[in-house]
Amino acid sequence: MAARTVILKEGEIAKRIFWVEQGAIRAWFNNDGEDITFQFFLEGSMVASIESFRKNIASIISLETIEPCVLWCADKEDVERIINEITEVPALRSLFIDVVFERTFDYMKHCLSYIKDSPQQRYQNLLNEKPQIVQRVPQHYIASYLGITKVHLSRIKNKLAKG
Amino acid sequence: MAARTVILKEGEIAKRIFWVEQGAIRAWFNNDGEDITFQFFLEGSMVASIESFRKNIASIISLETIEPCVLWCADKEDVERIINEITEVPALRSLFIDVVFERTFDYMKHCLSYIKDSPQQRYQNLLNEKPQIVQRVPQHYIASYLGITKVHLSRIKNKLAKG
DNA sequence: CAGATTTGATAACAAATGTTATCGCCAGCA
DNA sequence: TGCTGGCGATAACATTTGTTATCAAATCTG
Repeated sequence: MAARTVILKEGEIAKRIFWVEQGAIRAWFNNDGEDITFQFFLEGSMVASIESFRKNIASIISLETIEPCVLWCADKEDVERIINEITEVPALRSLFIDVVFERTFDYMKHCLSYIKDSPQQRYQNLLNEKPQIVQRVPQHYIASYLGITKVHLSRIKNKLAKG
Repeated sequence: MAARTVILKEGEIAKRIFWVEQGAIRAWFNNDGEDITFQFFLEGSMVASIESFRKNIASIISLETIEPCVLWCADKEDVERIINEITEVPALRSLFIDVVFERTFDYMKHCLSYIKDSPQQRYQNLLNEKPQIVQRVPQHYIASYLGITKVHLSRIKNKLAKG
């Protein structure tokens, strides 16, 4: 699958959920004409507009490949069936709940970082925690992911290189 | 329970989960000596350091009453038992998953708001969506919740009052 | 009641961040 | 090969936001 391929458009209802075997994907949305990147997914990630998929509502984000990708995909029935099978077994059910909670904690920490960290700190966090993303993703996507402009990100990099 | 009562201290392991019958609570943490408010809970909310409660790890937040409060509380065994009972029934299990997902979506939207909205817009969102909080919570808590200083929040209010 | 604490407004100045524009580099492609 | 579009750096200037300090009103407390 080529780079810059859209696999889910904002406004559509997500019918499929993906697994990234190879490549990189970004989730983004249109904010008054401005392209805002919200999340990145590299190899080994599960990708979906979960809210749209789960609740059958229009997706607020688009999904688009950044690099050429190899993806696995599953449709709604597959996923529901798997969830039902897993949660039938008490031990796996507990594990499943843990996984879902973990995703919640991730978002929570992400929020926290916006409240307490400066853009420069957020960039450094990203460098430390997900260096792959910084290396492989074009800088203007990273800037909007951090909530700043590409100009400002460029300044931050310059400052870090000097200091 | 009097105002300014701490019901969970940062660093402790959460043993209990609360239900707000009456009053207001804030979740906050210490960031290099700076008191940062992360969340508010009014009547009808469930309150806990969920991560600490679920994983038996030190809580990264403190919980403190803002107003005099009436709280119900449940301990770990109660909650585990209830979860197990609920998830035993497939229909309720699905409902339970929905509830957990819903919390995740909330955090997701909260993150989004930090990326795309200006502090002024976030304040206006809060005014529209949770006017109770703006009315009842001291302004400097709201400022740190919005990720800005109390001085800046005061300026925003002034600007909105004029414009 | 009197004093202390909390809360909120405001001013003056400093620092961070956004806006707009320009330039150069480089990969893809006709 | 030369052209084109995407990407990144940088400068000049505008705007937003933070810092520090001061004052006033409200609230709590003994």
